[in-house]
Amino acid sequence: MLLLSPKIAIMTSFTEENYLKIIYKLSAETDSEVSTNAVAELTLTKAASVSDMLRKLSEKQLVNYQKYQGVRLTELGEAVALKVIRKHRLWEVFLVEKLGFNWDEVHEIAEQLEHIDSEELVERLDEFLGFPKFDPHGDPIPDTFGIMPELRYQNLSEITVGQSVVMVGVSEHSATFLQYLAKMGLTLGCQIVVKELNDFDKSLNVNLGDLSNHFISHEVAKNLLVKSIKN
Amino acid sequence: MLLLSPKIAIMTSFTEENYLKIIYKLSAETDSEVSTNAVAELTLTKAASVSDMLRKLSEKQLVNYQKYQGVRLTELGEAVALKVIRKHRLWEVFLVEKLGFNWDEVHEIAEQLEHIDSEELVERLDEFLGFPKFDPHGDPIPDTFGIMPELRYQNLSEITVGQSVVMVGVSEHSATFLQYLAKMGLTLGCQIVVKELNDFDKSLNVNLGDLSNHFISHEVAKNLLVKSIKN
DNA sequence: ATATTTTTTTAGATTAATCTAAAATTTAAT
DNA sequence: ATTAAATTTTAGATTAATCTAAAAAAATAT
Repeated sequence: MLLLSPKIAIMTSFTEENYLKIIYKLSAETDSEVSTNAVAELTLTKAASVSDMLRKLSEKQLVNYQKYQGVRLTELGEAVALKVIRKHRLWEVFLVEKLGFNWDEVHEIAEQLEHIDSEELVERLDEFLGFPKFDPHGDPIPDTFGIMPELRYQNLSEITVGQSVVMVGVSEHSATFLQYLAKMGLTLGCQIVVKELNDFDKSLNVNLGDLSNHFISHEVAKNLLVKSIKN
Repeated sequence: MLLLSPKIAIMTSFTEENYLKIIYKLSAETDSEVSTNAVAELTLTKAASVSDMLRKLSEKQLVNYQKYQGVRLTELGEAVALKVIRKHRLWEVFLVEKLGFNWDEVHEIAEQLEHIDSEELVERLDEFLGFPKFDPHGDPIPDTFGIMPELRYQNLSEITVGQSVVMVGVSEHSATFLQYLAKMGLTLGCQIVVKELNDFDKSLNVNLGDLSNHFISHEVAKNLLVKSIKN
């Protein structure tokens, strides 16, 4: 990984930064070239616009891009993406910890704040927040050099029957999903015991800390980040 | 004055907001129509660009503008400008009070943060900061409704010989100026006694709190905001 | 192996914000 | 009251980011 010193400044527009962030996320999921259409879907633009932008990002050495062959971040592009992600997650911590927002209310605001351009600000904010390692959704916060803290969680869908876990985050951040969780009583830090796995659809029956019983679909379980605890 | 409820949302771009803010400041100084050239100077653009933008702002009911006759904010435009100024000054308080920046380092960052769009964020930030009435430069912070707290200061240039004052702010925010003040020992809260007024150039001889004697030009005195104190 | 479908790219337009150069208007000066 | 100077506006171009429609390439299906 490229260790991008705080001093190096690559001028990137708001828009370019969003493309880099999205390419980063898609790459992390698939660990291979990212398709034009996949990027178009997340940037809420058309494939034609994405093609244009990829050519431009490629000229700026931020991505490796061969026509029709998909795109990958260069080390430089990844460093920029990680800086944006670092800012996004630090600001989310600020909004929740200091301003008292709920974790399902902060995404949109952080989408704006992540583009504020000041290395000094980011470092001071990090210190002010006590150098947090994870954001309010349980996502790891890269350090100044872009290094992610060790992941400490699994998906609930990977947990075997009988195990006890604590919920530490989610990997889907839509307000609908977060509100659904809230309604179910699934909050950060809540204890979950997997009671039953239904083979045909991989849905789960679980007990929460309060011993209430719940049904959780595989789709939901895949998006719940949990940490094992000793019984 | 128009009391713009927090609910009303007029979509304004980053650029439009900067124009409105600058027109507001120029109007406050001269209390009459603002000229195209004056706006061009502060926006760092050309007069031709300003003409275009004024026509556009006029269509959006944000300014009253007659060709060749200068521009004035409408009540709506003023409300928007005040919201931007409110955000700018609140963020400056945050940067200085919470993150430990010096007051001469925060302007550029606040220029970015002032455009973050979330009423909820502004109100929570205000509360988090303890509802400050003045920013670190001594400038008043408008409340949610755009109402400015009572001004409590004069310019040092208006102070008569013999009076004692405390420095509460500056009206010029360039780093050069602020660093010049720092070098002179002129900091927020420092006591100033006007000892002598030189008639021909209106320069002042003053004593600071530590009894050191200083020469202050009229130009500098005009930009120092002070509050009278009883001797 | 060819044809069909899907994906991606190119070509040409559009919008916001800017510019330069030229024209129009206002202000100032004789 | 003219003329000269300064200011402001218009006209026409440019750049970044987007779009639609058409063309090109790749993937899939017969």
